[in-house]
Amino acid sequence: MPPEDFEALLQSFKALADETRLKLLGILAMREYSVEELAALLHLKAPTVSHHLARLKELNLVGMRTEGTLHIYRLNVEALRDTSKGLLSSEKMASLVHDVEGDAFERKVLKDFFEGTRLKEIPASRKKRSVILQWLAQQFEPGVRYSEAQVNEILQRYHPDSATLRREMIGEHLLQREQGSYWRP
Amino acid sequence: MPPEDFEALLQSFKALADETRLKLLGILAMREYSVEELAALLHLKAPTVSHHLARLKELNLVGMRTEGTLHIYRLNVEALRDTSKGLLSSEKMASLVHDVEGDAFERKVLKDFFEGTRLKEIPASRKKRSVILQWLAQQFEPGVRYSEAQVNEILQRYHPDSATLRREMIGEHLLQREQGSYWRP
DNA sequence: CTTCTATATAGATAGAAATCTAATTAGATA
DNA sequence: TATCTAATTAGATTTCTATCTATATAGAAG
Repeated sequence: MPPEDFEALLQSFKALADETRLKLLGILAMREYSVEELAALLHLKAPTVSHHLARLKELNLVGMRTEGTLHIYRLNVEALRDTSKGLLSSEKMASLVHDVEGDAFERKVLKDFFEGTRLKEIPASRKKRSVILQWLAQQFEPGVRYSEAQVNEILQRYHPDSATLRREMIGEHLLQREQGSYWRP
Repeated sequence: MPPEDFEALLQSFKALADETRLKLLGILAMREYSVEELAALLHLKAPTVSHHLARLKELNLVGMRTEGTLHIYRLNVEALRDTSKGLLSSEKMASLVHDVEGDAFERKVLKDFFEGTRLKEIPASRKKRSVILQWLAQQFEPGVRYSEAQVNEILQRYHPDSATLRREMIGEHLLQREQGSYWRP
């Protein structure tokens, strides 16, 4: 759930989203190799391979042992299995929504009362209703003046009872009214 | 196994290896949204969001319906689940080794005797068996000491007859034993 | 100690990809 | 029909990253 998770997930995908690194994993699935051997197999220079191996090692997807001056890399099978399992579990999915604005309560209310783009109902609780009204307020451009008909039309995209919604929004000063025209302050 | 698979796998990872696209999936996990709404939530311009949605749609990770001129996107939960399951299955791993040169005999033996991650059988020919045993040896971290139970557990991931495999590995000095604990030299 | 070899690190470059603005398409409205 | 809005497409810009060359480190060999 925490933002670290999001970052870790993103880094995992980035590590795997590269042709060379995927090939490295495939090659190392056969057996262990030194950096030079890998470079030869991939037709790349040693520093390039070294760089990729370092990235895979950060995530613990490969391990390394030294033999004299040789650095011999191998696949870390368990880590790879764990990674692949955990990549897109549904718990992770929930965690993806983190630094999108809004707090947890707000998100929950929106989730509960919206069915697609339509409001299932207007919440009875003042606190929840307030969340919905604030969300609706965002559908109006600040500074623009709307006729009552326009306000109704916008609100009706979300719920048939635009009159109630409009009245409540005025009550919470989310919309203001003067001479029959409305605007968002 | 074919190269198309490799390419598809790479494309899947690339699609998911982007902060904005991951956030989109997270947001859409809550409920469906129009392009404009998503752009507002992410503080991005509509064309940018449109571009990312198109990429996710290519992989069928999101779906879209139109409502007037609005294009309303939603998460394709099943596709996401399938994708996450299939991303790093061991059958895929085996397929990663495709256009890499290297010891042809060794590759052929591994290809012939592995079915996904499981050994179809233990080769009768000494030479082929040796290739398999060496591959299995790579599954052990050098220097780490394993109990017999741990050794069996690891070997049984690949073949039920862990006892034979363990004995043969000792015989080829791929594993060593002392006082009931095993290690890879 | 010097030299050679295998890796790693630093810095430069080039190619890919994300984002933006501007122009285009398609549906809704007057 | 003309106009407005939402979305996409095209093209330009900028940011990131894979790769290279050159340099530094660390162990092996003379």
